Parts: sequence; C-alpha cells; structure tokens
Amino acid sequence: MSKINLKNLASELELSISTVSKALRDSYEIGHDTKKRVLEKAKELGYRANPYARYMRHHKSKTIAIVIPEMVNSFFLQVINGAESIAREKDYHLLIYITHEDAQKEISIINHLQNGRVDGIIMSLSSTVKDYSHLTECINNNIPIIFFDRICHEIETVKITTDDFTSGFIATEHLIQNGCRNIAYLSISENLSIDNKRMQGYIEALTKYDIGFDKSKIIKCNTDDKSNYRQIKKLLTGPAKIDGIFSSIEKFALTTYNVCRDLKIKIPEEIKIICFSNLLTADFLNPSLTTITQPANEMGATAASQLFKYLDKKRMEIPNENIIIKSKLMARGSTVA
Amino acid sequence: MSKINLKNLASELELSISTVSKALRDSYEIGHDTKKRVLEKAKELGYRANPYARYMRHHKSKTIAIVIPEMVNSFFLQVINGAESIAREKDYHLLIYITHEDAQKEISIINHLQNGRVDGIIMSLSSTVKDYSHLTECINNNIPIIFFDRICHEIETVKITTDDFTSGFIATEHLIQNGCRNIAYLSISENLSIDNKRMQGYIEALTKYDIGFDKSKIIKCNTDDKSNYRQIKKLLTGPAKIDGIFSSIEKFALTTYNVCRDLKIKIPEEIKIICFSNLLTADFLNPSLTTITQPANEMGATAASQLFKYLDKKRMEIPNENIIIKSKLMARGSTVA
DNA sequence: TTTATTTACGAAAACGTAGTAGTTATTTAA
DNA sequence: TTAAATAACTACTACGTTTTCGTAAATAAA
Repeated sequence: MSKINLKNLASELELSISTVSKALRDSYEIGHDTKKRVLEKAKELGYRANPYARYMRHHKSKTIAIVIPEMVNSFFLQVINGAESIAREKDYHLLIYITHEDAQKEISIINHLQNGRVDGIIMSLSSTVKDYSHLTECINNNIPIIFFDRICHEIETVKITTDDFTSGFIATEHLIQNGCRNIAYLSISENLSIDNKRMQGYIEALTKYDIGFDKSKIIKCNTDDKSNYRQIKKLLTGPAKIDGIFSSIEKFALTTYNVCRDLKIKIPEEIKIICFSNLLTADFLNPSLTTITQPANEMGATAASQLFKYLDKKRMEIPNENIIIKSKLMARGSTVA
Repeated sequence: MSKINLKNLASELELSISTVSKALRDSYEIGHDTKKRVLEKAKELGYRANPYARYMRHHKSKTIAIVIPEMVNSFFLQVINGAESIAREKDYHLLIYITHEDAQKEISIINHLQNGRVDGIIMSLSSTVKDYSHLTECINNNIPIIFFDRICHEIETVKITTDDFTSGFIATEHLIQNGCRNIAYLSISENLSIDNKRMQGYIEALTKYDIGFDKSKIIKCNTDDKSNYRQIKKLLTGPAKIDGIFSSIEKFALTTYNVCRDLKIKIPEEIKIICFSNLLTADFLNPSLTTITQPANEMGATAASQLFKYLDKKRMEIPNENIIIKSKLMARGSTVA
C-alpha cells in the first residue's frame, strides 16, 4: 500500500471512513475499543492526514510566508530564525521568499500568495517599492501582512520595528561625542521609513550639537555594490573632510571599510564608523565595528507570534499597532580609540 | 465576493465550471470568444486557482523543503539563497526548517513532511543524528531527499558536497607550508561524513609531510559554545604547543579567535588558523581569516535543480550520485604573515 | 411493555479543481 | 436527404478530509 489514507485505513479495519476519521480525532461518538483499534492500526501503517485535503475543509493552510529583501544579511537571517522557532512551536509551516530588493519580484511574490497558499505573511519591504497596492490588495483578500523592520506606514496592521529614530540619534550622538563633526549618513533608500527615521535621528543629533546639516552628506546608496563603493570613495576623497560615517545598514559599512583600506584611511583615527548591524563577527573585525544591534531574533519571533494571535481568531481584524523593540549601541573599535 | 473561485467565476459569466476551467487552461474544446471573455473576467475579479484544490487532483504540492541544522551560518544562508532562486524560477515554493543540530527535532520535522506537504526535500544532516531510519522511511514514502554538504552515505540518492578530503588536505598542507608542525583539528561531529573526510585530508597531509598524527590534537567540539571555548583554551595552554588550527566549520574558528584574544596569543605569529567558511567578512577580520570557501550558493542551486529534475519525471527513480563542487582556498592574514 | 434516550456507528455531502464522458447544434460527407 | 463528423459546451466524478445527518441497537424511563 503506497499511499495510506483514511480509505485504506478504514477498509483495513473494516470500518467506515467516518468512524476512522472520528476515532483519530478522539470524537465522543466513537467507542473506546474502536478508538484504540484505529489508533493502533494508524500507527502501524504510518497514517498521516494529508494537509491539503484538510485545507479543503477548513481553509487553513497552517502555513505562513516570510518575505525578505535579501538573504545575505545577518539581520534577516536572525529574524528567520526567530520566526521559524515560533512557527514550529505553533505547528505552522514557514515559506521563504526573497525579493532581492526588486519591486517587481516583491509584487509577483505577493500576488502568488493570494490564492490561499498561506494564512498570513510577515515581511520587510523591498527598498525599491514605491507603490503599495499589491500589499493592500493582499490584505483586502484576507491575507494579513505583518511588517517588521522595513514597515509600511500607509497600511493599517501590526508593525514591528526597533526605535529607529532614537537609535539614529544615539548613533550620531555617539560619533559626535567621540569627536566627529563632519558626519555622513549612508542611506539605504528614501522609500523606506526606517531610513527616514534613522536619518531624522541623525539630523536631530546634529541639531542638538549645533552641527549644520548638509544635504550633500546624505549618500543615497543602492543595491549595486560597485556604485556604492564609488560614491563612498568620492565622499571620502572629496572636500567635505568626513570624519564620521553613520550607515543605515551593515553592507554599506563594510563597503566603507573597503574604501578606507584602499585609500589607507585609518579607522577610527581618521574616520569613525557606526552602523545598524547584527553581524556576529562585528567584534572580530579590524577594527571591531561599533553597531546599533537590533533584537533581530526577537523581532522575527514577535512578528510570527503577532500573526498567529490573529490567525487563531475567527474574524480577523488586525489593529494598527506599532510594536517597538529597542536596539542596543555596542561601542567598539571603529568609533572608540 | 470575498473568495473568488471557479464557481463564482462561472456563475458570473453564466457558464459552467468546466467551461471556465477549460478556458483558463486554454483547452481546444472552448471557443475563441468564450476564452477571451473568461480570461478577461478572471483578470477583472482577480481569480487565482487554489493550490490546495489543485493538489487534490494532481498530488503535486509544488513545494519543497529545505532542512538545515542551523540558521546563523554563512554557508547555510547562501545555500538557501541558491535554492530559493531555483525554486522561484521553477515556480516551486520553499519551506524552511531548522533542526538546531538536534536529532529529535530533525526526526520530528522529517516525519511531519511525509504527508504530502512537500514533493521533495533538500537537506543537510544534523550533527547529532546517528540513525537514519527517519530518512529512509521518508524516501520509501516516495518523498525524495537530496543531501548537500552533510550528506548521508548510507542512503542512495543524489548528494552534493564539496571536495572535503582534498580541501582538508590542502588546508592542512597550507598550514604546514606556512611553518606549522603542531596542527590541531577542530571536529564538528564524528557522525558526519564531511567531518571524517576533512579529517582524513588533514591526516593525509600530516603523513605526506612526515608529521606524526596525534589523536589528542583532534578536538571534538559540539553545539555548546562555552564548552568549545574551554576545550580550545585547554588545547592552546596545554603541552602540545599547537601552532596551527584547522577548523571544520567557521564557528569554532571564531571561538579560537576569542580564545587567542583572551590568552593574548598572536595570530598568525604564534598560531595560524584556517577553516571552512563562507563568511563575507572573512577579509575584514582581525586578522583576516584564511578560509576554505565552499560554493554555497551553487550547492543550494544544484541541490534544488537536481531535485526538480526528478520531480518532473513520472516515476521517481533517484540514482545514487555524488556531485562534487570544488572549494577554494582563500589565503589571508590568519595563516600568512 | 411501551416510549424515550443514549451509544456507536455509517452514508453522504462539501471544499475547489480538472478531466472524462456526455450532449446539443452545426457543418461536412455520403 | 441522411449519416457522420466536428465544434462548443455541460454534468458529473474524484482527490482525502471532516462533519452533518441518519439509523440501528442497546439502555433507561414511563
């Protein structure tokens, strides 16, 4: 017997399909002895209820998706880790999709998830997304989306972020307190609210310390590493005499390390660097990298938990809620001598 | 109309369900005008075929699982990246499961995947797994498993690895050629064939250069970081005068960096370190880390491609095949002055 | 003893899709 | 003019579960 299903089981036990089904679900309608017999046979034959047939009855896929912009990023992998733990705990399954920071891919992925394949989505926006109609459509189709980190303010739902404004402020203040006066901000994308908030924090700190905000010190990086390298190189060789860099994400900080090495600029003596990052090797870098470390694992776990909270309910009515989990400044060698 | 399905569509168009279904699949039985009308209405109402109902007809879930021992590891995340790309390309969906190096979790996960939820699995063994019955059972249940990196020799299937023996040999030879004579090997688990092969390569290199093999220089690490730290500390403060470390995985190398820092042992002057790793920051570490870099992305993509190759076929008959993709030695500061 | 209730089971329908087997109406061949 | 072929559509079934409804037998209440 290749595929063992209720029908096979029933005929093997000389019972009806309904009886077997009920016995397996421990229904009060079935006698004790019969239940025992069914359970034993099911175990013997290795019966496992087919999840897709089950879906047909309840319209619950017991599956959620996590949609992230990129894989090679210590933040996202920790988020996945957190989300996967909660999913397994709740007996849910986790599908993974990577947008590669491509709006088209994100749209395509979200569209493909609106056919009942998943009960809900946790995601972080791609940096190139400007229009949110694919997301609102998805939610209107009763597939809830919970955002983490790169959230979408325009959509009413649960959003999990860190305290980006405050962290941006603290990061910049840290540079200032360590002697920087010409601080550049490496921006990931003006489309993203986290970027704006981190930058607002940066500007606020500059203001507090009476340092003029100079728009030319906002470097708009993108997904092209080489172009970022050139931009940063230009910045550091330019007239601005940059002595501090606050990077919105870790990738740009590493590119900055690269540029500094090539230009023989000494960190932290000539320039200090701080960035948002969850790199486990931050402490071992040369010099060790000062980071704003986000509670990535917790954010992933929270996103998943929040989603399940609403999936369990009959009528899904996801409130607009901002859950903020604080980041930590980890001062290291790239900012402190 | 909340959920739009074939039935709704049909009644909206005043056609039968079969006609609509056939029109959508571009059947020759349906007239040109009708097809057009159906397509337009389907688009207008945003019809999307339910994947689970589809499964009921074809018994194809269009879903595969990737099962990995841990998330926070640059190798596995690149593998996922590669696998996800191929999956999307083929219009498949990728479920992710993390065993956390726990045999019980691995067994539980594999058991849960034998109910038709996935068409196939790509996986890397957990280090604590000694018995393979859950895997053979899974394959007997017609769910093919393709292994990558931490493969299972005892099971006949496609296995994707790097040239572990040769790489182990080259790594050790590299240490020897840079002056090491007392080389320790940090073993991940004697259960894993990659560990044995890497170690065999290590032993072979020692033999070639007439360096006696000393069993006490094989350090059996595990999943407990603190215990590993203690073991390595003991090794480096012991009488063996270790001047070279070959670590089977990157985590132990980083622990060694930690130990060296705490003991003020200079890398590479007093001790040289090489390890299998895909760390993107290897170049920025202090000192930069010499690695055997595996083609992780390619391994993930190959694993997925191979799986799809057999899933497409009617009768799945997966041959026993070893696909070996070569690693590269990246000599850096931890072994070269 | 008769009627009501409980116990333990089975028949059948439904979920959404896709394919098989009809069924008209129209066109072509004999 | 009739038979055969084709075009364009529909009815119905199956996939594996779960659940509603039904029913017979056993037990309890009247």
